[in-house]
Amino acid sequence: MSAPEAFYVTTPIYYVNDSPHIGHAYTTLACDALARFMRLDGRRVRFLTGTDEHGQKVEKAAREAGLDPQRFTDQVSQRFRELLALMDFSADDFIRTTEARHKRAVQALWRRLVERGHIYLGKYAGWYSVRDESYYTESELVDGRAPTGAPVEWVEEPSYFFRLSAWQQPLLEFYARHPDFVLPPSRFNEVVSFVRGGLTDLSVSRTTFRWGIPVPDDPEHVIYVWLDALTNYISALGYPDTESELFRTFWPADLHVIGKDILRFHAVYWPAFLLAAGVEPPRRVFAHGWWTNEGQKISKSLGNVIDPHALVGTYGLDQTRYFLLREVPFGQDGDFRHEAMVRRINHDLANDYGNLAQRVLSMIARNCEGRVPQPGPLAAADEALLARAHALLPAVRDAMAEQALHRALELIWELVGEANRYVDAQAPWALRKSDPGRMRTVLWVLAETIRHIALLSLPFVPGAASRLLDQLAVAQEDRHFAALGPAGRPLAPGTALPAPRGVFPRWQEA
RNA sequence: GGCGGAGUAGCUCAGCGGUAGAGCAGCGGAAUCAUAAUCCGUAGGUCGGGGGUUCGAAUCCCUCCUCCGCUACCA
Repeated sequence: MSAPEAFYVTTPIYYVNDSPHIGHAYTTLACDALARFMRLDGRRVRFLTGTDEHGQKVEKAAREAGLDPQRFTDQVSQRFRELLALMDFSADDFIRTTEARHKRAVQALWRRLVERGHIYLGKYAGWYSVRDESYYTESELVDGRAPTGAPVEWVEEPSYFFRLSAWQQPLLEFYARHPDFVLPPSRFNEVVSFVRGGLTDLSVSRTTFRWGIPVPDDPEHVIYVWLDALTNYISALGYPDTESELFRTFWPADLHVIGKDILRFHAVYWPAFLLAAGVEPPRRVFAHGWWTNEGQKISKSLGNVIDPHALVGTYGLDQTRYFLLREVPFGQDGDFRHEAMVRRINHDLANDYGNLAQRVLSMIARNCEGRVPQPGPLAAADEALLARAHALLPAVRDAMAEQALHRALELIWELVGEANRYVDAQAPWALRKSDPGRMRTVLWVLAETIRHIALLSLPFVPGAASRLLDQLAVAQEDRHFAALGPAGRPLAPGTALPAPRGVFPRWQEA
């Protein structure tokens, strides 16, 4: 028996100077659905998320809160942990950049880059904004302020630089060898064209604040944001111990899921750091889009930030998960609209999926003594529906392999539609008197189809799908994809079933 | 300014050389097992404008317009 194929998926680490919002929830949700899918598909999965806790803004916010930075980050990091419970995220590890394991990894990576001659000491000068934690060039300023409107001051400081300029060609060659390194393809084009335009060396240390990881052998400097933050993906695997079982199993990462705003750091800087350190770059970076709220850009000043707690509280967890993953092709921007949410809840979930299960399970409860019916010989229509059900896993697997989460759901719902059409065509309620044997066959075929739908929807709507599997009396140990298909674990006739209960209630406008 | 993407039915989009498609909305009908859910039928849109290639273009080429992303630059 061969070892299960590994799958390592990560969210970005979230900056603690912000409360969890729909963007964080969305990124983590996508990773969660992928991680759940891969686990059910028999792969050995590691799903990492965490928090980014260093930097001047955090230092300042802590001071304002009257706390030392560590206490402060302990508190705010907790809010991101709570998001995991709120949305039933199945992360295997949660990393914080203030942890010892991370500091050790970052300093080791730094030393390695120094040893290999990729880091040198220089001087950094420019217009600096504390608020943005960013330097601007003279030409970027607008009326003496940052493009963001933040005040700036002229700052000169000694700084260590990473020789990014030396990595233009190696990166371009790397991209050429890995045309799927960045998805969606349009983002890949942006990255390649950015690198083609030339790269300048990257400032990787600061002396203007203390809250960070000290530069080894030069404690006046603190390691600057990206070299610190990006390293989390390997520090969580125990870097620099690259010979450990953990590291060897899961690195290189299969997938970094990110928002499109941090694409450059993940698709240019990160592989450059790793190539320079002699570590293999990740296999893929997927940049997803942004949500607007009822057509409006989301911002704190507009006061239209979407709180995940509110979403889950209002619409329900499975409903929220389904909407976010189904409404918008993964990778594109999307618009969050109450009306659209209600349509998805009532049509896709309640009417199509929930009602399919309910009508079938009710008929079984009433006409088959509440037990999985015994099928007779299968007719062509039965074989056709079952064939569709059996073909679903490979199709969904292909969609998931390219992070087409919306497409995966679409495929599942195509089977839901087939099953509803089959119910109408076979009209088991009419067979009840005319041909009870045939009715039992039809209901068994439907129950078996619903089992496939429930198992395959488990990564997306885990709560409802589990409840549906309960109603089909599917044992816990049979809740994985190897149980699908004719060679899997079809429903055994005679198995007693619990009383059916709706899994997706309709939305009632208050 | 450069690079890339997009402009197709009311809305969201697929199609990417061979007589215009899906979902949603709308309209008409059937059914009644079910969460008043389901199923069937119904889309007459110059495929952004113009020009070209081709037996034939939404689909290739040129050009113009509009929108979006990335990037650069300017006194």
